[in-house]
Amino acid sequence: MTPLNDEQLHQIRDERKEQIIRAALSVFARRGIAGTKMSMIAAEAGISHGLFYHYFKSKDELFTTLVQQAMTEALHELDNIYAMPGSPLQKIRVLTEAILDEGGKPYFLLIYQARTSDGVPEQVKQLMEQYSMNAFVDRLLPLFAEGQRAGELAAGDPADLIASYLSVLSGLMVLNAWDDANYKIPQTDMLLRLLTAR
Amino acid sequence: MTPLNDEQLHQIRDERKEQIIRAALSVFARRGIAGTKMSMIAAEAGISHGLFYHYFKSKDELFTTLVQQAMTEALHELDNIYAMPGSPLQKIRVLTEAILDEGGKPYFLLIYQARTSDGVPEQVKQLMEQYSMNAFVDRLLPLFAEGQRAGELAAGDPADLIASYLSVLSGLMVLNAWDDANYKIPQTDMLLRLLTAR
Amino acid sequence: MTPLNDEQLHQIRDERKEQIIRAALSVFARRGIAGTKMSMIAAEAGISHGLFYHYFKSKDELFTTLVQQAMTEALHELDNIYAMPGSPLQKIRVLTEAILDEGGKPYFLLIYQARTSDGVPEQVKQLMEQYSMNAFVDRLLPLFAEGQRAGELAAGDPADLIASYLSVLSGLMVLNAWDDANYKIPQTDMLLRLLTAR
Amino acid sequence: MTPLNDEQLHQIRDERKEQIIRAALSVFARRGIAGTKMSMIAAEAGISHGLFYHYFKSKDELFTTLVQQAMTEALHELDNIYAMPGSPLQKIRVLTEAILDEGGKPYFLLIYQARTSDGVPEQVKQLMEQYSMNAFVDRLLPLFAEGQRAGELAAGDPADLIASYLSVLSGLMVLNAWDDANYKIPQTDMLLRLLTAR
DNA sequence: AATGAATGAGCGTTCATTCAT
DNA sequence: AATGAATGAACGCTCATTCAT
Repeated sequence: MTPLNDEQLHQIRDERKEQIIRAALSVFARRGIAGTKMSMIAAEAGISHGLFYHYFKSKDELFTTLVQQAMTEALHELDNIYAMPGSPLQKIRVLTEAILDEGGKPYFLLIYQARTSDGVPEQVKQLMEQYSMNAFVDRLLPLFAEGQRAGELAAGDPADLIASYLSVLSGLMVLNAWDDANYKIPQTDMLLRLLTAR
Repeated sequence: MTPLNDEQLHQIRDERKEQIIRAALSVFARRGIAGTKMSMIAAEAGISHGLFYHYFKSKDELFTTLVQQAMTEALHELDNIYAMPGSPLQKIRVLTEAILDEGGKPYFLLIYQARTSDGVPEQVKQLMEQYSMNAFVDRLLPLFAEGQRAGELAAGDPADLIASYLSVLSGLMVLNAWDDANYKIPQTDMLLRLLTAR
Repeated sequence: MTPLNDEQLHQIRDERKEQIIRAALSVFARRGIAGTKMSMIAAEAGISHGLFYHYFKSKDELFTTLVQQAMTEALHELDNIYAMPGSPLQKIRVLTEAILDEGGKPYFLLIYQARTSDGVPEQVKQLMEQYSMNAFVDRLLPLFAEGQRAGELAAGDPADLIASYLSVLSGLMVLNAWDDANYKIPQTDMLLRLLTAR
Repeated sequence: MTPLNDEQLHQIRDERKEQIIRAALSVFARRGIAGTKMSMIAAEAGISHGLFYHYFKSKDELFTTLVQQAMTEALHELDNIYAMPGSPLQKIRVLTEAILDEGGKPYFLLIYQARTSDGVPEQVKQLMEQYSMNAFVDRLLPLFAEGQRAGELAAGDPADLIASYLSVLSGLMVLNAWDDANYKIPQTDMLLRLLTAR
């Protein structure tokens, strides 16, 4: 009866969905929700705009879903840092590179968009209030505290140190999103100087 | 019913124009050209949206004008730094604070918007190609070179150092535009560590 | 894997067609052509929306076909009344009940939709001009005239009487289509009072 | 300062609003909310579709507003009947004519649309549950009871009598909305026979 | 025959811009 | 100069229809 069997259909659906998600993520991350037109997502995914709506209910719904995913992913990313080998400073180096890595993770960018864009869905606003930057800072507190005890990191309130560092990385990430030759992402060594005392 | 004389009329025109420019600058800087609605500019300037068109041909034209002004202003700002008293590092500190200063200078922000926003007028695109970041770097080269000679700044290609530093500042500026409690602008002392050798 | 012979195939086709027609008729009758989505017909018929187009060229074409059928059926229905036993009034009672009977004949409803809906195909519009209400009135003229002669029906122009009565029935049918508790279909006895003189 | 004074502006606004309301009412009443396209309202009101949104927030909002008004108006209309001179039957005659009167009151029609259309806003659905047909029946109960006592009206449950009569009128009204020559609204005398005993 | 993925015309709504006053 | 009424291009989304399998 069924001309394409269930498995094939499922596969097509999953691929398309993944394809659209990738496209949307990359566009949303760079341009925010208001700056992203459905035609951009459709073009990036190589589909007609109509097809989008076979897979997702609306632009807002997809954006919300992606932000939720991004939140989880980003926090996981932070947690994972503890499993890495090396000293606290070495771990921070890895984290730094992960965040700034070109194609790396648009998740952090999407979170920036969710925090600052106009016209974000109500649900996203709530999510952003729920998961303030503190959630991120808290995850890194043990690592930075350890680094301070080891004398690898500058002294002072570790929460401030983390928040400042993450802000610098976020800012660079935002610029980096446009891979505009006008902006130069500093070398990791240079960035780590922000954290290390004289 | 004394009609206003030409001079008075001129003055009114100029004041209104200035008023609109200030309003538009502050909105454009934060939201980019696509994210800015004419109603926002009108509201911020305290005029009707219709009146806007007595003073400017279009949103695009005003944006273009503002970007041109911003380019000039920003470059002047850099030049002015040389007139300040103090060591190179002290001058850089002043510059840093000027750029990050809250209400300070939306010019730098506007340039960021001009570089990255959607829907920027063609003329602005050309302007951005013409005045690449190099224009900024070049202005600061003597200052940084002097700082390096004085041993105040880290060694290495000064152009890279400048570009990296400006990028960090730009990134922070962008975050700062939203005065979101989630982002913390680092203390100037901390930022200067980026530039100073161990 | 015995292939089905031609006759079996034909039978399947005919059954499917009938199934779709029944589904479409019930939905079109209630919602009109514009208010009916292809997905409704497909769901009601228990088929995929794609299959519909193996049997009919378009929604418009099916609607047109159905209206044509409905015209014929409805007129036959009126003719059949003559074969019923009983006095003219008794025959009219039967007709009344047939028209208002819940699941009874959506044909009359479909004709209402064809007369009043938006977006009816051109061909249907022509059909409606061709078969005006007069066609219906004419069929009933002998019956009503007989009823008047028998003193069962009120005096006056029988054509007017018929047109009025059919209009009342049509109106009730339209309300009835929504089986909304808010509307109450009068008892047949009550309706017949419309036709009987004091 | 103001080129058109407040009064003039107010007048223009009020006229336009009234003009749009009239247009929308007439279209909504005939075609329901889903069958009404914004272009129809705009065309009927003789304005551009864009202008509509200077006066009303959305199609749904206007529909809802109109239904609310219609509810109030319709119930008032029923109440007013008591102030009329004459016997109960004479009052019912007036009411009948008011409801069926051609350009008369599209309010009753709009209520029909609100009850039966697809895609009515949630608020309207609630309104319709709140004000069931009973609200209408209740208003007429004293009148009909009096008519029965006076022997002018047929015996039986007066609530049923009213509901049936209103349903007949509603049905006719719906047909009448299309002023299609195919449907003939019966004379009031004829309709009143529904209510009068032999 | 049958499915559902895919397309694109069209609708509701927003917003930059024009124009009568 | 100043206002806000008015217009229409463009966007998000729905749905009839087509097509690969």
